[in-house]
Amino acid sequence: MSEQVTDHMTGDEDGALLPQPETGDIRLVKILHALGDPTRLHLLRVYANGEQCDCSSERLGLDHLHKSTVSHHMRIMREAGITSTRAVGRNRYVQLRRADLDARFPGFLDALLKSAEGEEL
Amino acid sequence: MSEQVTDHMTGDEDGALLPQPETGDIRLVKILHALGDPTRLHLLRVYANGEQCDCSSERLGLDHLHKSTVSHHMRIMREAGITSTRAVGRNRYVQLRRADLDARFPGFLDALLKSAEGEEL
DNA sequence: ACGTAAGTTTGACGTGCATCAAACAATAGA
DNA sequence: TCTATTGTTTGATGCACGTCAAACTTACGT
Repeated sequence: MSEQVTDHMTGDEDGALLPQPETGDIRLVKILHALGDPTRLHLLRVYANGEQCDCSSERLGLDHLHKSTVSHHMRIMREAGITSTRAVGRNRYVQLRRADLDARFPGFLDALLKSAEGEEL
Repeated sequence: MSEQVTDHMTGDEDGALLPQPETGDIRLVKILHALGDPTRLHLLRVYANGEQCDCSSERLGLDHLHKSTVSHHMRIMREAGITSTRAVGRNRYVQLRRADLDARFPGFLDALLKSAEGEEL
């Protein structure tokens, strides 16, 4: 059988990968700088629970922020090497770069997430 | 024999402790913000190798910075809860708050220092 | 007591950042 | 094709930050 185009978005078909640093080019100080902001530390915890579509502010618990501001934070996290974003249609599928971060800084992400668990925004 | 006052500084007599947050009040986002700067991430590694007297720029590998700038970075790290500073005479004895940080965020400091090992400033 | 040395504090300056608003691009749906 | 939706980009604004310079504080040494 040949490939058949599906009607509905499954969320796992490939989409254009937005620009992000190579694993080897991820710099620790840039990660720390990116996460040294309450909003982005919050986003880290959101994406730690799995891939997320829907960048809308309400869904991310950021209803007090303008959508352009959210987009700005997304870009900083992506350019720091923390998240990876696939553009599929009008949606963005964002996920943590767990494997890459573990390869570059073993144990760091786990320790960080565990430390962030009990913290309020 | 009664106590005898020593002529030379031994480095371990008590001095006034500069203001710092309680262990329970240390906030992760503040730590990340403090270390999201090349100079302060460098200082973290310096103090990870043991207590340091002499805040002079040359001794800390910061000869390109003014002494007031170094003092500024010291204060930020101290107020973030990363370092502890005892004032003895004209000197400042700075050390990492290892025990406090481990108690507040178990495993975080170790993972961080290990990640910072291979990084150039 | 006087001068020197170590750090801190304050003020100033330029830059970067978080935020919003508006314009823009691209896609889905009718 | 037209319209609505999703997200990005650009411009503007106010604030925080890194840096230096100068003044100030405190303590050592003679």
